Amino acid sequence: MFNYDETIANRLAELGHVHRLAIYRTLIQAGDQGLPVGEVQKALQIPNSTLSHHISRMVNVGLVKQTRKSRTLYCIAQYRALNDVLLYLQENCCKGIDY
Amino acid sequence: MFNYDETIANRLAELGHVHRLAIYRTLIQAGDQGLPVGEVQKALQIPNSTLSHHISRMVNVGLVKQTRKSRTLYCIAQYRALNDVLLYLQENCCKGIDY
DNA sequence: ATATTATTTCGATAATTCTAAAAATATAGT
DNA sequence: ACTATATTTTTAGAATTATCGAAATAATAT
Repeated sequence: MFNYDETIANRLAELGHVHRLAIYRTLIQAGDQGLPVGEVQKALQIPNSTLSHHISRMVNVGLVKQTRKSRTLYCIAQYRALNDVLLYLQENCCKGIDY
Repeated sequence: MFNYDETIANRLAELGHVHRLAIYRTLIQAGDQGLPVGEVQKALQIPNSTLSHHISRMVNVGLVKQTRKSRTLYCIAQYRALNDVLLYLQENCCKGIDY
C-alpha cells in the first residue's frame, strides 16, 4: 500500500512542524524510558488536546511509541525511524558530496 | 521573524511530500549544473503547473535555486540547505547514539 | 507573429491546525 | 464496590492552508 518513499516522506512531513519537532527533540533527550505526556506538556506548554493530536500523528508514522504505566502514558522516541530518514537522505540526496 | 527551528521545520515539511522529495532527489542527481523544469517534468510526469508550485515552495525555503539560461530555467538543489537539516537532526535528535 | 518554456491565476476539494469540552482509562481512598 | 481524582484521548467545529491541474499569462527567442 505504501512504498518506502512514502514512508520517508510521511515521517519528514510529521517532523516538519515546529511543535512536533520540539516534541521529538524532547523525547529523544528523555532517553529510552521516555516521558509522560503530561511532562511533555509542562515542558512545551502545549494544550493537552493539541499535544495529544501531534503525538498520535507521530505514533502513526512510527516516530514515537507509547506504553502505559498505570495512569501515565510514556512516549518514547523511536530512534530507528528517524535513522531510516537520515539514511535515506544521505543515500538519495547527497550524491558524491564529502565533508 | 523566523528562528532556526522554524527554518528546519519548514524545510522538513517541504521534503515531506512524495513529489517534492522526488524532485529534490532528481535535482541532486543532476549535479551542480541543475536541470530545466521541463526535464524534471519529463522525468517525473507531473503536470506543469503542479510541478511549478512544488518547485517554488522549495525555492522559498532555500532547498532549490533557479537560474535562467535564455528560455530555460535551471533548478539547482541547494545541498547546504539539506545539510543544515541533517546536522540539526543529528545534533538535536540523536543524543548519545553511535553506529 | 509564432513557438517555446515556465509561472500565475483561479476554483474546487481535501487536509491541517487549534482548542474547549466531553469521554475514556486507570488508580486510590474510604 | 463506589466515588473522587488523575491522566490522556476523542469529539466537534471553525479557521487556515495545501493540493491539484486547466486555462490564462509572462518571458524569451527565432
